[in-house]
Amino acid sequence: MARRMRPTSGPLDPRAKAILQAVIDDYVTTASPVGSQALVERYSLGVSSATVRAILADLEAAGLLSHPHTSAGRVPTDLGYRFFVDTLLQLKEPGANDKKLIQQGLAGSNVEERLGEASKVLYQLSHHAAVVLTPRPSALVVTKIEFVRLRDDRVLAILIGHGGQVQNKLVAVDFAVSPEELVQAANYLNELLRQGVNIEDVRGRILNELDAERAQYDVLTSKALKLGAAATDLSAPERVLIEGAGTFLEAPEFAEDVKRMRTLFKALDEKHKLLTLLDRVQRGREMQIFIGAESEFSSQGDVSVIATPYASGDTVLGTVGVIGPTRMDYQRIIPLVNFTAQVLSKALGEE
Amino acid sequence: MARRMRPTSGPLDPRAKAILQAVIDDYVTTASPVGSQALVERYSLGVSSATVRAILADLEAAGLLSHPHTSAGRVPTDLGYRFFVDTLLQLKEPGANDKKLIQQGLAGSNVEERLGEASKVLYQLSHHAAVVLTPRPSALVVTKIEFVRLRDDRVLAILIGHGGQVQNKLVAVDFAVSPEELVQAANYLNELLRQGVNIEDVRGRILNELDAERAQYDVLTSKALKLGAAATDLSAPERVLIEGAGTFLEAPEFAEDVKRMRTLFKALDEKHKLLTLLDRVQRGREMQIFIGAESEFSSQGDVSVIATPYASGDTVLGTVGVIGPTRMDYQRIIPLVNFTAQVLSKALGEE
DNA sequence: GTTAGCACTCTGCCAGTGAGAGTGCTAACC
DNA sequence: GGTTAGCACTCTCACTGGCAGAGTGCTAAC
Repeated sequence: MARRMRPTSGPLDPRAKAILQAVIDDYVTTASPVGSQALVERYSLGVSSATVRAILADLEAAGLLSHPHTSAGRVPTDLGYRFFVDTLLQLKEPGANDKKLIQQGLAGSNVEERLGEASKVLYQLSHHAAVVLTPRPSALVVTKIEFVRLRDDRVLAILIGHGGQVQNKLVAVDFAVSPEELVQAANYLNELLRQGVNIEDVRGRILNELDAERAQYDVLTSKALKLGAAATDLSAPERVLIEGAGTFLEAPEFAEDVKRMRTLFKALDEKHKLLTLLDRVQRGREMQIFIGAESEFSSQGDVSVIATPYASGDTVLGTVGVIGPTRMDYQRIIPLVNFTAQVLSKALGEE
Repeated sequence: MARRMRPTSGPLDPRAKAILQAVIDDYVTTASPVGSQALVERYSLGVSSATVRAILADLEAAGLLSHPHTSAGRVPTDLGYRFFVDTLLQLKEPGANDKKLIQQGLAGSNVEERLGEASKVLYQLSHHAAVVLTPRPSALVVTKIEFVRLRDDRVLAILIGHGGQVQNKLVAVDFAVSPEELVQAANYLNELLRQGVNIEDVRGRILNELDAERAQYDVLTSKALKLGAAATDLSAPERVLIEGAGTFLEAPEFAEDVKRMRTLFKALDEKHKLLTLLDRVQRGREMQIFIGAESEFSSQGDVSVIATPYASGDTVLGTVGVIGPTRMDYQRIIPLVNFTAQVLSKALGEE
């Protein structure tokens, strides 16, 4: 019997939008439910609290706000944030200082370092936990293979790829290799991957060659191929770096609820949920924002993830992002993540 | 006027020791102060609670136990744990299953991976946070240098060391290098570090040569030395890997005290305190146990750190350990850390 | 459509209370 | 002389009822 009930998906009039925005603004900073009174006091809305109350009731009916209990103020729902992010968001470009810090922060001298630095700087600037999905080793586009002999039957394989990426692997072989054979094996394999393909494909080719009869007769070729097969057998998965998980303790809604905190940290420690989520972003090839229960990451639906891929040239390597309470300053964090990914991509792409 | 007051440092009679051990055992499992009644019930001490009370009072006078408040049971002090660890400890060897898990867990195919796995397996078996101090890049004992040309003025330097350790660095040079020059430069530099010295020393030699007049006249030598100088200019510091920090939330003494939790996580996120602590262990070249306030890590003195160095052959590379609440099962964790370090060292040393 | 007014509800906080746990002391016991 | 039972004492913790405050939703007037 609501006077002005509107369809859930219907458009919102500008005043309702303004009030939704105000509720979110207020809740993001104060972390406590916001009432009609507080809204008219803090924001010059030009109407009385009773009117605001009516609109709040509408917004609640539309599923954008909710009520912890009868006599509490309103809190945005996941849907409310979603609507906000999709239609009301006014991005705040990172300040010149933040930009400088990001650029300086990513000055590391190799890929691994830079990824670590990206997570660190993102954590420090966002004041939320930062996450980085590292490149999948087996997706490396190999441009060169090197072998270093450690012992008669023990060889260190070094795979070099685009953007200064390097993978190394200890290979135990069941035959003796001389230094000269190693050099020739490397030459032979490098010939095989002239135009640069990823490790998995290289491996495919090598295994093919190995099957071909030719290899049966030529000991040297056989050794080279066996070495190549072992070197490209990278089972190591991509990893997730997490920096600054402790920031969740600064958010009262977590700090006050031990149980919630515990399940969150368990999820962070186990990482695989986060990994599949970030992997999805990587495949999607563009920024994605998961609000609350939208990601299956948190069953409680109280954390949001903002993540975007980074690349070297045209190849997407991984994902960088921020994970924090649903109550998060999206307007500030989104551009921050974006800019970090850009700088990171540039740093990785220019070599 | 205590009947049987003893000097703080004096020896404890066997019964007092047994009771101290019982208090610690009980407190470690229950996390709540333990009273005289509970002791006689749970441990067959053969005396009444009144006698136990008298002994508890003695132990408290000696500084080994303390009293949260008048009507609470006893809790071990840092000194109490210390005494326990130093004189009462009966190490419990890891079970066959745990040993197997550690050995299987460290099967990674390069150094980085193995360190990550070491922290993971230690976290999973100890149910506390695991820490690993990675090798300091600049301490790497280089056995070989390789260069890969990425662009005219951009070179990827790869430094290979003992135990399959690899460092790579992107080098921007202010002169053009041809592929042939790169090969020659690598040969020249590899000649320079024949018998294997660490990066810092290599760098010293290179800079020396660069000063010598010879380099002034020979362009090739000069380029090689400049490349070498740039490649060995590793400013990257050792890092600390932390796995399973969320386990602190399982300990009631932390979960119930948000403030304590917060300062702990802040310290873990910042890492440098932990880094200096672990570095100290590395220099000490043997296992060290820091109980509560003994480490400057936690100002509250509520966490303990058990850490031990790992090595490749004779060279200590870093540290591996566990960090958890002071109330920790030392008898089980100490051998676990030890065994992990042993397996890790073996894995890193055998190549 | 907007607003003032009002009854209603729910939380958070406070003080008070009683049960329970554990101590330390004393006096009796072996 | 060490050991023990008994007891008074202290402190915490959980529970209670009451009260102030915040915020809502409804209604009637503007």
